[in-house]
Amino acid sequence: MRDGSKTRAKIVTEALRLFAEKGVAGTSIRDIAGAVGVAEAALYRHFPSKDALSRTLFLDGYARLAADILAADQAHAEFDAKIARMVEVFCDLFDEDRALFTFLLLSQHAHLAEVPDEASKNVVAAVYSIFADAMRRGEIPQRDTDLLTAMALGIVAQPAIFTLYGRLRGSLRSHAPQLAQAIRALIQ
Amino acid sequence: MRDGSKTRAKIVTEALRLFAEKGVAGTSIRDIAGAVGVAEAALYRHFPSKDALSRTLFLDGYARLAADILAADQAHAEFDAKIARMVEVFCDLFDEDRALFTFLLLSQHAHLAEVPDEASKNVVAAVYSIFADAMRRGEIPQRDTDLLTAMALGIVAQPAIFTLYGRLRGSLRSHAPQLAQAIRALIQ
DNA sequence: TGTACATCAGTGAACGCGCGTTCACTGATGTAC
DNA sequence: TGTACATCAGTGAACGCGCGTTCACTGATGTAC
Repeated sequence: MRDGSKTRAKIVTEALRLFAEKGVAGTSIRDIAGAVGVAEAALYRHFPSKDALSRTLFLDGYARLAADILAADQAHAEFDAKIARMVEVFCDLFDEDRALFTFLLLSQHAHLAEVPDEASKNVVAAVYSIFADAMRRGEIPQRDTDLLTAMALGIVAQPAIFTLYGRLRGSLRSHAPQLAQAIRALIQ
Repeated sequence: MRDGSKTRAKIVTEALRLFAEKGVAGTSIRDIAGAVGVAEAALYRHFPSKDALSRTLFLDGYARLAADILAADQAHAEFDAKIARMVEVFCDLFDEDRALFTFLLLSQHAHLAEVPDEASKNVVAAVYSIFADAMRRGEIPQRDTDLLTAMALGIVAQPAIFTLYGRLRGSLRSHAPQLAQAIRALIQ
């Protein structure tokens, strides 16, 4: 049998690029197959359907970001350092793979309901756990953790969106210190 | 001739509801016509195409929010009061018409490029102008206005998204004081 | 090492379905006289 | 007030197109002996 792992990897890359560029609905199986350089039917050797392809890409990408954020939580003892690292991790993933991020941002509403609750696979749960832990240890005052999570996520995600639309210049990473500071200011 | 304004209004209401619920691509002209109670062809007496319908709904809704935010800016002299009012206006529109907001949030990426630059029709430009004016008058310190705009918008928009997904309970308005405080903390 | 076989990634053509849109037509209602 | 006409919102059926998916088939490569 032939080794299909390179084709699969190329399907993932090209599908992410096209989904980010034209949306999932605006991208056809023919588009993806054409970009990969295979017949349309070849895609069905690697993914059972277009919907499964887009779901897999979303859940894998979302889980990767969640896992990185969780690792940032565990790599530092100080709350301030955790926040700084969490923001950096988000910014770096964004700067490294804008196609993935664009896709995650614009197709989140189609897939968010299918995301598992575990913090290692769910960005919201991962950020929540950082704040909840810090409160449990008395490092930060008691607050509505869900509201705090929402505002912190918004502080990072909205500048990411602005960067995608060219409204903010340069890498997202270059704004990381100000984003981290803004999140810290939420709990003053 | 018959008066079609009621039919047009019902098309707007039902299209917004369905677009919010199932996305634009997931909603067919047949779906909308069925919900309105007219033949599919009747929709083409009011909107030239499905794309024009969704674009009109988006640009009108987006302009309405922008105009409300601009009015909040002009209704108060104090910067703190402007921020409080801007947040309240956003929260109230959200609480009043969740279908409109869901639609704006999930289809923004399809239409943001077509939004005019004027602050009275563009939410981003409206928020930007509030910060830029306050800086010009020396009411707040000089900052990167685009970054500030992005973070402020994120602080309000992300809790709105959490509320839509049931992750935050109650009206968005009930969180308005904390959202306004978080935005003020950005410029400390 | 050579040979027979099983596996399965990839092919090329075709499928039926649902979509947005168009068409000639109807008939209710406002206007002119 | 009555009548002829113009307007146009709404109809019902049909259109062709592009879509996701399926099918029988090919042939390269790994494995067993």
